[in-house]
Amino acid sequence: MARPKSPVRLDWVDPAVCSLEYRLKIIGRLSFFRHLPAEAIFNINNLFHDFDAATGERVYFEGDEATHLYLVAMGKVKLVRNTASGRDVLLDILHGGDYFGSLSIFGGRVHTETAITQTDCCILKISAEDFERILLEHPDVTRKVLETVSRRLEESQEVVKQLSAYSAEQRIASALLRLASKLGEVRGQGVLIQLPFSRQDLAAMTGSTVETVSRVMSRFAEEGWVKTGRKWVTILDPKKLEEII
Amino acid sequence: MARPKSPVRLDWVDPAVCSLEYRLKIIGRLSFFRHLPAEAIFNINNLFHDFDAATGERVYFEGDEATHLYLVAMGKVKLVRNTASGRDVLLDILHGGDYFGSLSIFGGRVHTETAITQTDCCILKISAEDFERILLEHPDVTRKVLETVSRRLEESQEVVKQLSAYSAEQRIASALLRLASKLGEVRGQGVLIQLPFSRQDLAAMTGSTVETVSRVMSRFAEEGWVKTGRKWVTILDPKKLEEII
DNA sequence: GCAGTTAATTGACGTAGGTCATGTAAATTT
DNA sequence: AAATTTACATGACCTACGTCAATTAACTGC
Repeated sequence: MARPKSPVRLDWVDPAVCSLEYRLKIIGRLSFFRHLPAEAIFNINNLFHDFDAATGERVYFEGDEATHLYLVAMGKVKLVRNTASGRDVLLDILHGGDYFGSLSIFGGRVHTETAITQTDCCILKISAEDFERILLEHPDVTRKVLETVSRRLEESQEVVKQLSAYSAEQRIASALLRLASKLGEVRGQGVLIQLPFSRQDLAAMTGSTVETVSRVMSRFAEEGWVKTGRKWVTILDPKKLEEII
Repeated sequence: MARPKSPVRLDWVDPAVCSLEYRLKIIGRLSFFRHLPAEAIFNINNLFHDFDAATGERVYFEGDEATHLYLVAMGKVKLVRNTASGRDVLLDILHGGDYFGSLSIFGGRVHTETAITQTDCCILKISAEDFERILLEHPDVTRKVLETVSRRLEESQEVVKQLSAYSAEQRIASALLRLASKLGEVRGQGVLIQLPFSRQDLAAMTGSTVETVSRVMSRFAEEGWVKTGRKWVTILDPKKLEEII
């Protein structure tokens, strides 16, 4: 069976995008700060530093001291936990506007996951102290952060439930739908997921293996529910995937 | 093999324990409020209502509108997610001083889990509006809540990792250690877990089945690492359990 | 376009752990 | 103390999925 040619067209990451205006836009769109006046956002912006990171770079490692909070300005970042057996677990995939690394600031003192860029990225960072200062100055920001963390807890608990009680097929279908709604792009008849993301990534998200994912995806493709290739998936029939869950 | 007689002695829950002094003590010890002056705690206390719940009662169901935040004053409460297949997933076990039901207040509008009493309980509750008011009045409380939720997220992600990458035996060992450090009582040579909690509960915590848990526990007992009975476990050799993880 | 690399597929096989069924001991009720 | 209920244990299967290995197709750089 001929595999279709890749429809992947990754957005170009130009370092210039981390210009002042772009930064203000990204920061101002963050749910944390959205409600603040332009002036406050301008001041907050000054506390952030930006840097570029090539695909596959690690922003920090599990166990590193948690000194900063990070913000994805452009590109995708994945959060991974390593296991002794070498089998990594993919906890989350983040994109423009998402923050990471903070969890540890609120509580623990070290990062409990490794952050790896999934594409070339432009990332903003702010020191824990500066972020603390923002929280003190703007109590409603704390509240927004709380809402975000709560949502992530909900999501994590949903994953726990799925890992506990669902078959590999169901978990994979569910992960595809989750990714599609979060990071998918509408393309003609379907929704394209082009993070890029491999069978390996999907396996690490669903607690299974490359081979199992591959087999399940082949079945889904045979049924006409998805169309897949190297590091991309298009979901054609989300209803059918929903059904098997 | 003769199973040992139960060493379980559950604390008696007398409705009278929810007296003013006891309530103040519980509320004042909560990490959320610990730092507040006595007067503030007194005022906060007035916003709480208490009620008793017998073993096995459901405080709320998954899907119910989230109108209150709850506080365990006395007893144990478990948080459960139901699955279509009837296989329940145990997310957490709470005891005196823990809160629950709040997650939904900060974000969602419905409870995403069912809360079931594991013993006879005395529970405090506060309406979402009143709790909001406390958060507005005491910004540092929001901060404390954030820390607590962050910690729970960490824990949940750890469970995700374990479900993804560990064997049933490792997950069970890990769950035992977690429970022992959180809810265990030192008894002579070992740490007793007497929530009460059954093989069924342990299976629901570790994404396995009663039979598997039973087999694994038998092995642990054979090795002399634990001593078990009906709804209780004593951990004799935590180091060995740690080792197999 | 061609060569080399890497992702994905597919098959063959093994096994951890689920399912079902039966027995036993502990707790509860009378 | 006897009867009933319920939790736990254990054996006999069976299957979903992991592991290992070989092949194929897509992408990358020249």
